[in-house]
Amino acid sequence: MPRAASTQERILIAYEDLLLELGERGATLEAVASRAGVSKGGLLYHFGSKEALSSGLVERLHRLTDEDLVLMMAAPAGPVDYLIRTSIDASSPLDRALIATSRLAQAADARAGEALASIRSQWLAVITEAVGDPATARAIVLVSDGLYFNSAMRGMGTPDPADVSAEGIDSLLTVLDRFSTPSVD
Amino acid sequence: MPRAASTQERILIAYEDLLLELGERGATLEAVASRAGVSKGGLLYHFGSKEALSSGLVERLHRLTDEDLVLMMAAPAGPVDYLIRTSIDASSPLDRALIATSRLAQAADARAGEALASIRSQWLAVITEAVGDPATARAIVLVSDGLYFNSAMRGMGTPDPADVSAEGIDSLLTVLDRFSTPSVD
DNA sequence: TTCACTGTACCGTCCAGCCGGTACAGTGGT
DNA sequence: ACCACTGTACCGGCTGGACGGTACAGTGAA
Repeated sequence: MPRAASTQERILIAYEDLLLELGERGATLEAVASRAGVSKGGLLYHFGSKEALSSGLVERLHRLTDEDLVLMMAAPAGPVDYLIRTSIDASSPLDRALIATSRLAQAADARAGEALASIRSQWLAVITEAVGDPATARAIVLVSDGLYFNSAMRGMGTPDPADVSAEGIDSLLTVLDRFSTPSVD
Repeated sequence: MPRAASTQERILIAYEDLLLELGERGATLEAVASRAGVSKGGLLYHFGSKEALSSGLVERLHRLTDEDLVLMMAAPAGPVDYLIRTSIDASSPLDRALIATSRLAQAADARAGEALASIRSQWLAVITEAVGDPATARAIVLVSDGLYFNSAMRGMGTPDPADVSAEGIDSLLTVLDRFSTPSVD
């Protein structure tokens, strides 16, 4: 049973760090342990194998997603605004866990891929309810996917692909508003 | 040994196959050589190192992209329709090379990341010219990114995340058409 | 024979997982 | 108070295997 923020938490955050910075290949047990300030033996005491470590990350992602869904459904500016803005951020614990898990999914980790698919379908359900039209909702979630994809690229050896400045977000939300309100023809 | 395609081509295609199926980790020199029907020594004769192999993939991607941009700008239904439809396909040589390269980018390969960013900016330029409004163009390219992201997930240990059936594409294009092409007949 | 190319044996490195050990905070019997 | 014992947390060296890369001995065609 995971208690409050402790060694387990530090290890998982270190794992995320290395997945984001170096990819799945660079997130070795020794590197994760070193980043978390423990020895490899200490890491393996808490997570008995690398698979257990990735399972821990996926569980953490599910937990953070459940918390986030509550916030999203209660967002003052609506779920669409909330989803798009948090898709751009990429610095919150959820976003970090999400991108880290997508790295695992790219490395053929079935559990990670299923987790991402599950989260995506939960988002799609909320957005569909918010905007009414399923096709529009899918387009919005696809934009969110695209933003995450670009966030995942940034911070590696890549010049930032999409302009996501403050006014960029607003203009994007304006466009999406046109998506969901077909009053203009 | 039949010589239908050149050995280099066969090796690059085998490399793509393994990147798509197993991720960067699974695309070892021996596995690529075996899939291409040559020995490891044979592979290293053509590509002197693993870095040379990934460089070859990136060059192939640039070549396929240049060819595709010509088709996209000359597409009868317009660049937006062409981009979205080809983003869903994921079975053309370009799409395969694109997703394979994104796997390398996830593994902190700087060259791969730069290539993807470059391709994205080329697409953005064409779409911007086609629809006029930069913000709208960015939203469309983000949808394309999202579709590629979902294509990249499919075919691994993942239930397909986005419904991309034939009528799904049409309804998505209808949503995008709501503002992107003011003069439709 | 030469050349373009193939196949295999091998080397150094890196990594996941294992294992024996350390430190220390209880705890319970005497 | 003392000691024997237990469970938790953590350490670091080791090993077996896989991988990238090298060396070299073929082989078939021109």
